[in-house]
Amino acid sequence: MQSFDNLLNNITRHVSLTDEEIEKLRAIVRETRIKKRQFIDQPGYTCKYRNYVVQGSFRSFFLDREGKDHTVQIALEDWFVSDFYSYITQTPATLFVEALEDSIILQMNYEHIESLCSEIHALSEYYRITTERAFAYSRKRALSNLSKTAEERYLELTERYPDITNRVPQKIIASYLGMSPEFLSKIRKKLSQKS
Amino acid sequence: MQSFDNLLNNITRHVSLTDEEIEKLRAIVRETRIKKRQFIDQPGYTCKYRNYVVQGSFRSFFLDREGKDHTVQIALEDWFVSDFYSYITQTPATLFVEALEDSIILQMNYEHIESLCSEIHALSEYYRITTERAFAYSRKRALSNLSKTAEERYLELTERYPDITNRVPQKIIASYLGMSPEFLSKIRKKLSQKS
DNA sequence: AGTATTACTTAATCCAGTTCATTTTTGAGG
DNA sequence: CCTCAAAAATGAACTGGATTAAGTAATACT
Repeated sequence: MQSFDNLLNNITRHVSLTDEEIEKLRAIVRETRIKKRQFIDQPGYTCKYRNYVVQGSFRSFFLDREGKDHTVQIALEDWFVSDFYSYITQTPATLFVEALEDSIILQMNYEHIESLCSEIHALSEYYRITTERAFAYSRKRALSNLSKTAEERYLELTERYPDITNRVPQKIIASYLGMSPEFLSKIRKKLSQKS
Repeated sequence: MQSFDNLLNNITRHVSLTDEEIEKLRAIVRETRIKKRQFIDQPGYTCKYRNYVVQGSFRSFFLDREGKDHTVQIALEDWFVSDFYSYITQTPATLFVEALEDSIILQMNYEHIESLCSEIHALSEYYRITTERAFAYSRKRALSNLSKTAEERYLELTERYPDITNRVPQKIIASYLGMSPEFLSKIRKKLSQKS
């Protein structure tokens, strides 16, 4: 399983594992192929896996009381994606996680990870450190969005991840940025006239 | 230092520490008294400590480009408070952290914590687990706010933390809930007429 | 106690972004 | 290559909440 090396690279950017620890980790990782539009999590079912994206792309989203669709996360290669609340609390999910393209992921079961974390100090450190950072960045992004207009949020996204604009439908980007598709369309028009 | 027990209780709700580990932890904890309106973090200065609130209350906030004040967190007893991004990345803060009342906190230095985490497996697990949960809850709250009106957000806060309404000025609550103080005042009037 | 400052209220006006209705474009499947 | 559904664009009418500008009530400081 060559794709395991992608995950391992990610981990060893933060901590060192012995050969024995690597084999223990490899033993709990499962590679899965997911078709475009397929769900890997959905409301009502507890999210059992941490999912690492090897190839392809996903989004997580939920439907609010009025049935409106809110995209929470867009995940490309080398990202993790899941209904994190459901995974951490091991309670039924409220989010959908959907493949936007044909994709390959690595799945690691909750109990397996918890038990490896309590066994392998370095792995516990890996998750501690990466979660702390993810949390810190997520807060930072939320804050910087507070004082931004819809147009500024769109520009920031396209500058940071130019790829996304081509790979992900516009209405999903609008839903991710917290605006209506109509309004995003208006913004794009205005920007294209300017340049 | 009796207040150390409060922190220790918090920790042992999640993991077990040996007596030796407890003493190592105690050695890096410092109790500090903070006066109302005093800042414990401010923009430009790197946030060196994780701060545990023993008594009193704090808020973290930032000023946006137009000088408008956004409250990020309100922390009462048994919570941690800091500019988390600054702490985790050890770069200069962008947030203020301010005491809302005369308070007592326990401070733990970044390097001390990092070195204890790499030494003590249980402590690494404590921070891994609590950060994962804090992150999961924070996402959940952000999502549930997406589909709520200003009035619903206010009601949710006052029902969950009735204490806050008495201890924290209204304009800070408005800033925390992401609305203008004028609008919060309107909401409160409307609610008081209803009942 | 007196005064200055800050917090809260009220009401009028304004605006960024939504909603709804229609038209045009795109692209996936047969 | 065609068809048919979904995505994107366009425009008009609307709205939740902001802003501004005033007045009133609390608090803090001397």
